[in-house]
Amino acid sequence: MEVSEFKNIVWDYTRKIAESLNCVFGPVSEEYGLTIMQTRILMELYHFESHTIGSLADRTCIAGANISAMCKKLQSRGMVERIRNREDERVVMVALTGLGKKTVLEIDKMCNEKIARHLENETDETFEDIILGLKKLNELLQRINCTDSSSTK
Amino acid sequence: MEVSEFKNIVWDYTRKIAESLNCVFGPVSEEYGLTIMQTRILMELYHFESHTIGSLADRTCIAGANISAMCKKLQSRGMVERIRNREDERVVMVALTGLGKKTVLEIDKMCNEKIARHLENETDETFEDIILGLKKLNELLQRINCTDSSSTK
DNA sequence: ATATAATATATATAAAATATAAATAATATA
DNA sequence: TATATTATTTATATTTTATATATATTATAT
Repeated sequence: MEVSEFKNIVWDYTRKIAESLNCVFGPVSEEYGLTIMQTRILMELYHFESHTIGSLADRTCIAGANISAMCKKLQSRGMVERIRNREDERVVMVALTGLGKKTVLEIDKMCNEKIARHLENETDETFEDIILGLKKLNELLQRINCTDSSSTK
Repeated sequence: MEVSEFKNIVWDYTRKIAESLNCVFGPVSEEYGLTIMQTRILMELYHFESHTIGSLADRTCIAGANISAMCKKLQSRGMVERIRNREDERVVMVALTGLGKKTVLEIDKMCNEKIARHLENETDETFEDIILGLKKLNELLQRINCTDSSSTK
């Protein structure tokens, strides 16, 4: 297969998939007055329990400056707590509040329900194929981007 | 496999992949003073020869209002022509200029070169697995989002 | 111990992307 | 003709993203 063709197919599918996922998560987030990015941060916090501004930035591939601003906004809405680490006071720990956790769970539940009925008739093979493809593509791209020097982080 | 787990894996991989692709296309676009979105529109125009504002909006999943503004900007940079259709004067046709076409080809070439060396050692099986996975995921998500308005477009 | 460097976050600003409402003009339909 | 629909444009607001700079803290070197 030719490089150009492969690249274009991958780019095209990835855009469509990302767009579709936004169509799943977007409306649900909106019901709780959250943007997709805000929901993404909340979900990240839910999965990994504790995060710093820096580790959130790494995980989400968003600049720390922007994570900082988003977390302040989420704090003002009572979704997260920001606690400065006592051992290293440069570090700010971010964690979900009760409201934040409740909200994440509700959003997650709604999204799952939205998806679930469409997955009922799918075989395990489909899921495996999808995840294998994504995994391989991700590995490939990591290799492409990591090898040519660390540019942005 | 559980719905929630599948959803989270897919969302996570898709974000990483989209981010990686931006790291491939972004810097190259930047060298030509273009944003990723602008490059995306130019590439779309290259592949499909002729487009209207509306058809570009459909293809790229960007609101027509925004496509309109982006095309005006691309026009001001001499990358595209905007020609109002004589048969239906509500419609604006958008097409690449010579400069636009030249730019697309150069960007595409640079991206291919950037990628090519990393694909040399990959087997055809890898490409097939990746494309199959993306294809299946896209079909799944289309079904979820298009809901039951299969009769309408 | 003091100066310097590195780290983590915060603040401010600007550009780009995105969403939406309303306006305009052309066309289609009743 | 009157009305509705369609395609685009304009205007506006918000969010995301990328900067550059500032500040405080910690680590390192002399």
